[in-house]
Amino acid sequence: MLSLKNLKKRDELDDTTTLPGFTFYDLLEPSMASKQQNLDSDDNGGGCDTNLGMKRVYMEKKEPSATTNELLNTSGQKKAPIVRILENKRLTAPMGAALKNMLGENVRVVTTPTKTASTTEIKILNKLQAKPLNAFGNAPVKIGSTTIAAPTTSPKNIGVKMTPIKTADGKVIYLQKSLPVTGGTTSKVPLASGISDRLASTGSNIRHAILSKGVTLSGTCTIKSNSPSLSSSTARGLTAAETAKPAAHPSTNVVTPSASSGLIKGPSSADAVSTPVATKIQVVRTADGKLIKLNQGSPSVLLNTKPAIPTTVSGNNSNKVMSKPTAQVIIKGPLKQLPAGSSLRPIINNSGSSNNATSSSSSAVASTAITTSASPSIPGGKMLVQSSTGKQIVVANKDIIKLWPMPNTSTTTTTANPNTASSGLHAIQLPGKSGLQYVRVLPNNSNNSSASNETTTSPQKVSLGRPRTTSNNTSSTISVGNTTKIVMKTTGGSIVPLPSMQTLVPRRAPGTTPNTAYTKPLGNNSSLDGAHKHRVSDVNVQIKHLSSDSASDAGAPEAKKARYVIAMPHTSTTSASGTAPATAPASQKNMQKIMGTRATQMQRFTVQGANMTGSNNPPTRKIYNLVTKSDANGVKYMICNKGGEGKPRTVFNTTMRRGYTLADSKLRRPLAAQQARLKQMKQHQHRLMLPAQAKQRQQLQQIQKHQTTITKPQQQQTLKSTATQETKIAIPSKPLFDILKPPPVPAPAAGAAAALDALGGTRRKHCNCSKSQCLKLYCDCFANGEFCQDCTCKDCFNNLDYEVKREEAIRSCLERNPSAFKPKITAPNSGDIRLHNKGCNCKRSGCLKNYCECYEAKIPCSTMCKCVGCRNMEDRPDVDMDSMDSLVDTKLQTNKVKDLNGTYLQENRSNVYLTDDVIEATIMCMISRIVMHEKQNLPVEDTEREVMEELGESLNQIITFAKEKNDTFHTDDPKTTAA
DNA sequence: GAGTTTGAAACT
DNA sequence: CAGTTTCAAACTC
Repeated sequence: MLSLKNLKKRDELDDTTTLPGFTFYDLLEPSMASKQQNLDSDDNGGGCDTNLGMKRVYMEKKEPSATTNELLNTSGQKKAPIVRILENKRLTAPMGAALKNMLGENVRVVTTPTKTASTTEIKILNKLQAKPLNAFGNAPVKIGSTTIAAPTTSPKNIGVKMTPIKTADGKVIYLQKSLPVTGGTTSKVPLASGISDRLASTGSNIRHAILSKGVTLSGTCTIKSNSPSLSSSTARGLTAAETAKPAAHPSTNVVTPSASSGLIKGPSSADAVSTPVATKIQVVRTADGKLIKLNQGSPSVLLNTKPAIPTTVSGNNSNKVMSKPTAQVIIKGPLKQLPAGSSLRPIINNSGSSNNATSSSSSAVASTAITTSASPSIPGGKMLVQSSTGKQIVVANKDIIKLWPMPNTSTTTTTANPNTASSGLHAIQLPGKSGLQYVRVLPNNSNNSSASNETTTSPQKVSLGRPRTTSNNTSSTISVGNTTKIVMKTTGGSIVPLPSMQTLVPRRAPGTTPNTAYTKPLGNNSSLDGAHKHRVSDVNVQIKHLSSDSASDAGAPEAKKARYVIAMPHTSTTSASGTAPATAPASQKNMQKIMGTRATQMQRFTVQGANMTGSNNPPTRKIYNLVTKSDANGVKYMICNKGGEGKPRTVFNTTMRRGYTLADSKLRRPLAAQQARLKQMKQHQHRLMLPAQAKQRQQLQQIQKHQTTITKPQQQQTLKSTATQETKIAIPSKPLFDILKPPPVPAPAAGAAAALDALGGTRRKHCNCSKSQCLKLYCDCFANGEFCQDCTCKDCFNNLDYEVKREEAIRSCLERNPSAFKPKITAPNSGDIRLHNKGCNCKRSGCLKNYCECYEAKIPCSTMCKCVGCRNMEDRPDVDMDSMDSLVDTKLQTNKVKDLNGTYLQENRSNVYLTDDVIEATIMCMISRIVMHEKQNLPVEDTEREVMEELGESLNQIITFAKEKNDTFHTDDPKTTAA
């Protein structure tokens, strides 16, 4: 089901969208596939031969509220060597003329000049106020040159009522209800099952007429009526899908190839009881008594399906929505020669893809349309298609099956976008090959670019909220049983349920293999082995991709991934290694939400830069996508997405102890933390230096030994160090970002509690709960809304296996404290200093150890705290002012001082100067330097130097400004300055 | 790694 | 709401 949605989504994409390598059954969930097979077999039992030279005309009454019907002719995918093309098929000229005559002047019937005209299948979904054939009385119905006689008995099958149809060439054929052909019975067919009988018995409920041309009327069809007596689909052996197709309107009529045709309509299964039921026409007996098996699988043209109206098929748990075909010929308009009540509208809507006629009143147009659809170099009757692997092959038109519309499993799938519905996703079946190949018909001008564009993906979105209609073959929201859990497909192909507290529904990152995208629905009891342990961070990583603009990146899919993320405000530090892809679950999750909720501003820098590695590789074009997002607190994040190789790399803060979620990373760090950060940045630079480069560094330092803070040599060494580790990434911004990102925290004393993420040095806590079952807030994982993963906990229930218990625990926690899962540390307003919402309650630690949540969060204690002997107010031991001595006057450091009553006299005002905007501006200036240098192909050393110079200039300006303001501040009110 | 300390969470 | 207990992380050795 999910795959169906996904494929639909694929088709909504433009023609550059990478095609999935699905087979059709990959698109079906097992039950559905099985159902399909059953239907196929059912049809086959009636002689579903795909190679009978037949034409079929389906007429369907089209009602205003009816949903789109679609023909999914897939019966041949397993056995028929013939590849059929549906949407490109047109009526042959005689039949087209007949149809036109029948349908009216405004009806355009186009015919494709197919060589195998005998296999053309025409489906008319008319808009008649359908009346049963017998409603015509004994008078024959004449459609064009084809006459449909009143129900009668066939000349050679006494007792079996047949509907003779006189064709244009004078032949008379008889329609006979689906017979158990294999049984060879010629006995009278029960009324309820014989079409003629049914026509005679169902009164005015017959909605469809089966037209034919000559003896070629064929096709396994279902004819619906509203006859209550026929509503029991089970009596007919209809599948659940059939029974589920309700007629939202009593006059809904469908004539469709049954089974694999997939023409199923109806919004819900609730109407199944009163739903018009379908009777299959499986054989056609010709005038000479020849019994012709209906050709269910033969190509067909679907006429007059309603555009952009999803056809909902009631499925197991959700409706399957099929949207309109992109290339179907839609005939609307009154059938002139049909009884009153016909409501076909004189519209032809060929919302065609590139290979479809837009509109035509003649068959020649269709022919032209097909011709023009092919590349100029492609022979007529051929199409240039692109496989999922990017290969472009020429396929005969007849070998292409348009797969649009495709059933969609979503219950809320909206109608297809007509503009996007023209994407040429097709299935082809090549002789000698089993299964369908899904390709895209390339437009004329895309045969060269499609391959390169294959990895180009449409802008990804981050959706918020509970399961919604997403059609994506990567990560999607699916239903889990009867509940609506948010489950995402991860890059690793596993299903990851999002913690209940999360509301993010991201989509999968581009470049992932669509073949792995099949995500079967989860039952209530789905254990999801291996899934619950999957990292949410796998999903989180994708979020960064989503935020990056991949439209113009021509590199590998990985190039779309955000390589650098700068999260400006950090409460702690992370990521020691600059080379390994980092994942910081908590922070990334934060970023997910941020990006999903906040508007994005993106700047793109395209740089034809020099080879920064110094290798012989030619300069590569680099694209920097700087995505700036703001969180709820106004703190902005930037993502530098470089076009090029490299793995996603993020810079995030670590997960704080006990519930330091979301807001921790989003909120402004106080001055002390900023100072600490700068100091750590400095320290980090030292750590990045390889020992082998120490000597060179010393030499450089001798040259610039008077530089006391961040110096070029250090940065240069940093850059070189990084370049050594990641030689293929020739971009100077990376070390820059290394510098700018929060440096790693010192190694934890207890390694088990805070391990380094193997993916990128991102610290991720692993709980060690033993008694709480990880379902209480004692557990950091639980408190952070995460599943336990790689933890050393015992009897852990914080996973999908115990989702029920887990959610109960969540509810319990929320009952006790509705804010239990809210960030403990927030800032009242954007730019304000962060504060612990509850405050600590320390008594013995002096709030100078990590026992203290305030201290751990690197924020000073506030009036909210009830701590005793608090020392977490100034002179923070973790703050080394070396790097900040000249940055901020010490008087501007944390000025939190309690008076005798414990009231704080003054808040920290440092953030007035070193705001996130200032930091961001500084970074942007540095980046701009990089960009400019790359444009000029300047040496990386120069770039590094200038970047650091830019940083220095910025810092000087900040310092100068801060000093000036500080002086003014003290002058104005010295009393407010605490010691 | 074991034991201790600590403070938040949970409980009464 | 306060006191107590439970719990797991932080910390020490």
